[in-house]
Amino acid sequence: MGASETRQQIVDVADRLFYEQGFEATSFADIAREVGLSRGNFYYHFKTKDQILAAVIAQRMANTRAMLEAWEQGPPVERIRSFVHILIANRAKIMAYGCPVGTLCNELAKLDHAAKDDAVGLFTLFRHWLSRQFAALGRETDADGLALHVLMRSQGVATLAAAFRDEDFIRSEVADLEAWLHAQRPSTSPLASRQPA
Amino acid sequence: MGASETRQQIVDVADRLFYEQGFEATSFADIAREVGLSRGNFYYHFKTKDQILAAVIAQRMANTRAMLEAWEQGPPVERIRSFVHILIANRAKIMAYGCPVGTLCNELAKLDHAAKDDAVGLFTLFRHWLSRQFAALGRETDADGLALHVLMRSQGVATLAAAFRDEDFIRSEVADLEAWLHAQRPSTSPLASRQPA
DNA sequence: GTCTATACCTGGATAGAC
DNA sequence: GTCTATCCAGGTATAGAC
Repeated sequence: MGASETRQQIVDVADRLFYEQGFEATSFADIAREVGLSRGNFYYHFKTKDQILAAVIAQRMANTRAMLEAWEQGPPVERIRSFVHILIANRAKIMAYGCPVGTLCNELAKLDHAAKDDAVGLFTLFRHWLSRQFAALGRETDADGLALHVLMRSQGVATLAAAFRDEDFIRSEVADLEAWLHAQRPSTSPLASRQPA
Repeated sequence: MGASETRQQIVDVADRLFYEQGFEATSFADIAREVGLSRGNFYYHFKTKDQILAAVIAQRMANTRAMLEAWEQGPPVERIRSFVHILIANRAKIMAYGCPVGTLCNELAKLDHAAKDDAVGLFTLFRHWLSRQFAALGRETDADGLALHVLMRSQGVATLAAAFRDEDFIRSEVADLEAWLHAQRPSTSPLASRQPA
């Protein structure tokens, strides 16, 4: 197998294990075992664990960008609905491990890890994309606040869904968020207008 | 110094460090250093790290119960407002380390730790308390769903506030949540009715 | 590019002197 | 109740043979 394929396999396995077990709790041995590599060979591809983390975050950024781009069709409300429905599409993993972005940011913040701001970049990607959709909806003045509001709710749902392992709760809150979304129209502003970050 | 005082000191320091650094990232040496104990002596008080975690969770449960009890005055809306305002009162720590309950549950879930359900018990405490307040408000039929909704929002706000280190965001969302709260009156039900856990 | 072997460190946990 | 000394497992990282 070529080096680039092995590297890709390492990143894919690390991505999954960092999500399921956390970054710190995942050892080189864990990743090497699942990829089928010796621990020694591992270092041919990545010199440090932080390099793997950087590669994982970069891959998530690229995948997220591609996903958001693929949603760029239909009316803005439908695009935002696509985002909200991640909660239902990924409910099994969310109930087991929470949100991949939120939990990673939490962990890296506590570790005071150098890459913590890079992880927040994943949130920023969603934030700006949602903001653009709300602007397209005619809510230019408070688009960023509305974007943060949707992001906030998705984070809260993911955290509680994981704690209580409650699928009905996810569906109930997604329905409530959709109702809120459809009530959003230009000229009514439930949130104070905010500047984008 | 007596053994019980030393033990109490250990639990207090562990409580703080588990919050600030995470459970796994906090070592015996970290706790011992801050308390001013040798590592060996440490084991006189706690045999395993899991015992310390259990003591920390038990203390948080007791403190939370006491706090919720102290709020049992004034009209129900004011009681719920007390809960929401934790976000503002603790904003500095929340922006640095997130919510103590949510981040602990996240970490223990990923570690598949034996105490993960005990940590969720902290959420359950808030959930039932909030549920009782909504019932007192006259919303018996959907009290639990409303309680989860408030809990969900507080979690989402804590996660995003930590990621973006944004105090204005906290204030904005707290104001929005208060507006939502004051709009809650019997006989209008924005969320489907749910059974308590 | 892949392997084995190994150095080095940290962290959890124990034994036993004082 | 407190200490020092120590053990052991596991994790990161390196060297070097193939």
